[in-house]
Amino acid sequence: MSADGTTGIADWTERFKGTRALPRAVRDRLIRAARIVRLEKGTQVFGPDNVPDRLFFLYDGRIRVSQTSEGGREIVLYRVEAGDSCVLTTACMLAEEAYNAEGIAETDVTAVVLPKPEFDRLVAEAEPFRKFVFDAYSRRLIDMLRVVDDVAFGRIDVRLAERLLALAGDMKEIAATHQDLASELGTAREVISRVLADFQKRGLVQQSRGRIALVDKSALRALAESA
Amino acid sequence: MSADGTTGIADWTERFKGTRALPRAVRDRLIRAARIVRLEKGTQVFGPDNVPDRLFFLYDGRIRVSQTSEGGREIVLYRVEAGDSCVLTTACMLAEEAYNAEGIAETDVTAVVLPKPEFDRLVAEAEPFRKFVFDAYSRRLIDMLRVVDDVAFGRIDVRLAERLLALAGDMKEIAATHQDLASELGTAREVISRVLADFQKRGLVQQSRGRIALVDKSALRALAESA
DNA sequence: CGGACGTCGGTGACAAAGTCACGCAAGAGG
DNA sequence: CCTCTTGCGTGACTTTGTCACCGACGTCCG
Repeated sequence: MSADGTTGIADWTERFKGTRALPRAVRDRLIRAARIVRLEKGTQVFGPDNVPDRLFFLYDGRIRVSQTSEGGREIVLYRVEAGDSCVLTTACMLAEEAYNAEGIAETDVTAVVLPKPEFDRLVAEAEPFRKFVFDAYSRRLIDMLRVVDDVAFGRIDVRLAERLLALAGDMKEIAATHQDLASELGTAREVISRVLADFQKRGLVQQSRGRIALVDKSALRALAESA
Repeated sequence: MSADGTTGIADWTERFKGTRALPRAVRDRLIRAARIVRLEKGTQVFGPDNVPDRLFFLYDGRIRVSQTSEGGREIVLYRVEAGDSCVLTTACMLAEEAYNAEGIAETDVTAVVLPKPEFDRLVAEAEPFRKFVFDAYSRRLIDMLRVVDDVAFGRIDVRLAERLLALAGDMKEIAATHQDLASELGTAREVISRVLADFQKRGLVQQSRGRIALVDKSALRALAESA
């Protein structure tokens, strides 16, 4: 990690499936063309106000993409993990018809920013990169299908159990308010409160202010899979 | 219209924004590489069972893309209109992780089928075609955002009013059962029945078996826009 | 003509989810 | 300690979805 923020990363092209496979010459060109940016946790990466004209490869960190209704309710559409794929998807696509979707850095984030002409050139020249980009789109589209399915046909207790497990990962506790969880699932705070109260009564979780301990993960998993 | 089904259409490359702008030589190559297929109304264009390995340009007709839940409930995700864009989006993307989405020909359909290698070559070579493809993706993604927004935050009476107007177009009557409409919106038949009964009581529509007359379109529009 | 059957729509009772209007309690910062 | 913000609990009500059932209409066919 050097200090200057433009060439701070040894060779970021190593990080992405789509660039790893490229010839050395192309990779060097990319490294010259790209800039590295760092964003603090909580920063809006893109949104209705803030429409990016550049491409955005997530080198490190995590970005949450969510949508907000007129009524102020929010729902999380998907998350982008580092190396996993790029954010261009929602970012640039929606440039034109800026919808009410936004991307928020959930952690401190390091990203590679590529000017659009360079991106175009790359898509044209490099088959592996093209595949990478299409895969990214594909993944997003599938995520969205999943959201539609859940919201249209799923029960909230099941969805909440799923999400609690996902957010916890290996941890046994989550730091999130009821409102946070409501925003995850696109529902109301009161609904979450009630379901969590029920979970607690059933011994699945243990609540305290702003945090939820997953007491019986396997029972939660059973519930989550009773889809 | 000639008879042989392989060269039946004078010059389909004229039909799409993404191919119209290509050099004559490339267009001729495409015409040689592609096949023309016709599908009857009601045919499944793609689906969990029927995963296409080729690209699909909608020359004429309309395709409805919908998703079905385990419980058998269905929701329409979007429609693809002729010339407007290609269907590859959902079709090929989901090839890998065949989800429970399917495309149905809503009318008789004429399509241009392009082998994937030819498609790849085209994306690589031709900037206008690339833009065409990305625009198509973009459109789909925006459609999906809209669906999520509606389902998560919208009221069904409003959504139904919208959909009735959309389905009617210039017509003043729609041929659709309550179940059809329920599948459009991803809800249950009974719900549609109740809302329509209410609409009728308010003089907005007039029902008969399998058809709905939009009596007061402007009132419906008002309701639809009260989002 | 008159069943027989399949599709369509209506209904009531209930369950699940979302809305509204509160009020209380746990921290944070003086 | 007091105050203020933020998080949470609750009850009453509306909207939406589910279940079970029935009748009305149309069509096919004996």
